[in-house]
Amino acid sequence: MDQEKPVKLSDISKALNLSVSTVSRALKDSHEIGEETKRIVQSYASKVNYRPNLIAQSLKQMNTRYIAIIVPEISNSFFAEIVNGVEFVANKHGYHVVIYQTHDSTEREINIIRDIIHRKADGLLLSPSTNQTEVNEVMKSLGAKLPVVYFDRVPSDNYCHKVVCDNYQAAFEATSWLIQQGKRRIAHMAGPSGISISIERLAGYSAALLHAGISVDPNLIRYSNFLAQEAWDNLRDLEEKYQPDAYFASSDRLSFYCYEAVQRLPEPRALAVKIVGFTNAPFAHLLRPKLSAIVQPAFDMGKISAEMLLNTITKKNKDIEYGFIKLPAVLKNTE
Amino acid sequence: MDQEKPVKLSDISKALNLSVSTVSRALKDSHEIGEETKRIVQSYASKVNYRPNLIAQSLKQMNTRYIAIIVPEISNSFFAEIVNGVEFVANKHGYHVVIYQTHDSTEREINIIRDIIHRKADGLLLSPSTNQTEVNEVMKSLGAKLPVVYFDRVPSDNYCHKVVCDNYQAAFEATSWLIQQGKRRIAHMAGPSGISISIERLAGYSAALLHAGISVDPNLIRYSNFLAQEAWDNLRDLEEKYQPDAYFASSDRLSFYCYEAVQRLPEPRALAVKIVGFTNAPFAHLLRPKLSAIVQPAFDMGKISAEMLLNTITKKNKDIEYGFIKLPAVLKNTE
DNA sequence: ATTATTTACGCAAACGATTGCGTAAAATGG
DNA sequence: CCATTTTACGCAATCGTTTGCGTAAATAAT
Repeated sequence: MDQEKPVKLSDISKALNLSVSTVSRALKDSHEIGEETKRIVQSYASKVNYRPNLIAQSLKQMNTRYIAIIVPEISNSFFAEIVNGVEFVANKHGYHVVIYQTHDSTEREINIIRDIIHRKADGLLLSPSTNQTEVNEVMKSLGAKLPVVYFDRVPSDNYCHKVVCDNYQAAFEATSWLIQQGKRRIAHMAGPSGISISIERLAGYSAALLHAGISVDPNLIRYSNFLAQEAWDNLRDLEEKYQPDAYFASSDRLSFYCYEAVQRLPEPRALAVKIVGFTNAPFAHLLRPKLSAIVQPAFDMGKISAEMLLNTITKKNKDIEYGFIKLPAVLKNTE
Repeated sequence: MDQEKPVKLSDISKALNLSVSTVSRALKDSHEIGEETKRIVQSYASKVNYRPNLIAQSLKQMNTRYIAIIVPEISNSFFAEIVNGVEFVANKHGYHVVIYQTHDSTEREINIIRDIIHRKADGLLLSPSTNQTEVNEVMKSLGAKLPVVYFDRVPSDNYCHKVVCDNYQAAFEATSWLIQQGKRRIAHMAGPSGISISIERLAGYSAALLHAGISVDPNLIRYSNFLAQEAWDNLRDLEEKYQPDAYFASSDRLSFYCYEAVQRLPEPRALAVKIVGFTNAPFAHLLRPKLSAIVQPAFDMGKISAEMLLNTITKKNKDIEYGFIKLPAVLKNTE
């Protein structure tokens, strides 16, 4: 019954005794088609529920009207919110968003990028999991001539589009707040040392300490990837040797690994230690003792990233003006 | 520099003085091409890094080699894990996964389905947000001849592929556990009354009560959608009128809304009331007081759903054998 | 040695749209 | 009333593959 193949231009052209080209132009309201004909074609097309074959369109026009976004993990609320922001503007412009996860694997990331180029996405939103020089090389070697906007983690050079939050400022405020709470030995659980967010957040942390007349103790700074075990090992070592009175965690996942590890400490310490960390998790405020949260404007970051990307996609020929947007984060759960 | 257009079949054919069709067949190792020619073509193709244009391939072959999955919200760990399972097997078979979010809007869902059909995905994984009869109608009216596998929330009829967890059993066990803990007035925070998961979980809850000789009090059963305010209103009403000694929450989000609302109650009650709920959130065990969790095998559900879908995609012509898989959930955080 | 078969390849028509160009008829100008 | 422009449409190539069919040469069968 509903075996009918989707109707195509040639079906309409036959039914109306017109050429395919006339039908095609009539449907896009071309000025070289008579008003009367247009009406007939358009009404017939909508009557038979005509939908252009997007594959054929893509082949002809050499674009796909979809953009890709690569994130480490969609279950991470920060990235999920970014994706939502991206979808919000992309859909408004008739673009699709295809989401990819790297699960923090550089190998996966490269395969995904290759695949995205292969499938001819119109643009790419990328928060590179690997260090930036590598990614740039990869992008080049893959012959990537597709527009890219970096977000969150971004390359250091200025010849690309970037959207970030003000990591320095956020880290400064968070650390200052801990100092105001009377903390002095503040440990910093940092992300991988090579990437932009780690560097900036570390800088903000250090500046806040210095600003308060506290010297920066390298022993209290621990880098780790986003693996639970690594974070736990770091924390145990800190606890054994230095007994910090507060922790500043540099990412969503580190915040939770850190929180979890602290909760496993003996009662008095577990309650005495204060933790502040970057996180967009919507349940963070349910935790007791509190996890103070630096919340990034993820949805807006997504919106802006998508807008930048769509801009460079549409005015592809014009000379490119690289953008660099920095948004403020806010500190919450400070009671 | 890297302005070179991607190489296509005709480039190879010219360079090698062969016809396009020979090149095409040589690359897919056709038996009607001489071994020598194949070697030449294949080595040349890999030398110039030839990649077939997937758009053109799709157009010709009438398939796209990607499948779509529609979920309410990717940040929900349950769905995120399912997506991961789906990706796991899809990628292994060379398929892409495109993720869509409905944000619980029926309108969005319908638009998305329409779009998926429009873009000619090879298959669809769907957990309908609306009640099943509606969705079936929509699928029909959209002329959907694409293979579909339902997961989590599934239609009641047997002429479709379904993957679920054993909701009845899980609800039975969870409720029984609360009873073992000495609870008698167990409220049930149920999802929307029309959908499969709500019905089955309610049934398991009721059966456990009856099995323990406790009568089912309709006043303790509250339906709500997945909105925080609705859940909170329900809980407040329950607290005012019936003061349950435990809550059984029927979904990830309801678990958290319920937990949050209980924590806002005056101290003694907040600590006395026990909560058990469906959730796959990885941080659930961090909460104090505890949130006991019914954890669904989401990753496996995703894997199995994708396998079923890919099966029906590849053996499209054969007579369809509808599958119905039911997996067990486990109860955690019961100390 | 003649016919039948296989092997190895090329031609051209698809897939479903878009678009430059050509051209009758109609409208306008002088 | 003839020349010119405009209007409104059709033809056919194109995007990059795939594939049915045709066919020359090579091989096998009789």
